[in-house]
Amino acid sequence: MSYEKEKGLAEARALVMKALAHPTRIFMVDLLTKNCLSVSELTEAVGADVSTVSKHLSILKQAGILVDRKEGNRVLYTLKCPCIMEFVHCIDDVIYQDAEQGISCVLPGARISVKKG
Amino acid sequence: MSYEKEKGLAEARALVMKALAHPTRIFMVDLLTKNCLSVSELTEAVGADVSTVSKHLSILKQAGILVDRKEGNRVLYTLKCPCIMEFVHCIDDVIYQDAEQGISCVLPGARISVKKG
DNA sequence: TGGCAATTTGGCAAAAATGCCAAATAGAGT
DNA sequence: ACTCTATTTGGCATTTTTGCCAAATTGCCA
Repeated sequence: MSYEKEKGLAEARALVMKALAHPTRIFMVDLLTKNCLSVSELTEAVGADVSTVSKHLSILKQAGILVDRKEGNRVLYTLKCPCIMEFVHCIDDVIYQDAEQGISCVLPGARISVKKG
Repeated sequence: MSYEKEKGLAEARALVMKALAHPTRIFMVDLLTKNCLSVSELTEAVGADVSTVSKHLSILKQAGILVDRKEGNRVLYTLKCPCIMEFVHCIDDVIYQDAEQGISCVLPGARISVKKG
């Protein structure tokens, strides 16, 4: 399997990863798992400039992670694929396995399993 | 839930995401799902400078995604948590849902399910 | 010890990401 | 039309990332 052949897929994956590879953006995605929020609500939660938050949201939207809809004056953002946080939790495994060795792919709240076929 | 309080977790998550947020690094992680490979084998597969590949590997190792062991002259890299690719496949959902609407969290080869408790 | 292959590290220039301010745009209500 | 609020966009300085070369390191084997 050559990199040339798989480069397109790798780049597409990296685009989504990059979108999540920022503390503020991860945090916002986490918030949006529970609620549908407007730009100003997210801005207040994050504590950065509105324009900064808006640009973060635009990155997440372009990566296909979020969708937005207008509601009067405001723009509400939602997760496009709610499963995104389950996959963030899989990242948590990587974090926790450093703290406690021997544990892999298991979290207190949720157990991830994969069925083939 | 304030950002101040959750910032640490968000940063830890972003660190792991960042490590995966590069086409070459994602590709190498993918390769390492199937085989345990040395730096030169990975270098040949990727087609970049050895020093570049070595630095990529070091980033993945520091993020807790890979582990390395010496075997004679060479250094072999392995996935620390094999489940990492399942999580990459969840990323694929985000990619594919753009192409074909309505499909979420399901891939041809593997279905991700989450059990609470 | 010397030579050779594999890997890592230092350094640096080019490219990309970040975050603020200021300005532009969009919508609701007067 | 005017104002006010919400959001996005342009611009720009600062920081981070990237990837190559050259040099240092490590381990094998003669």
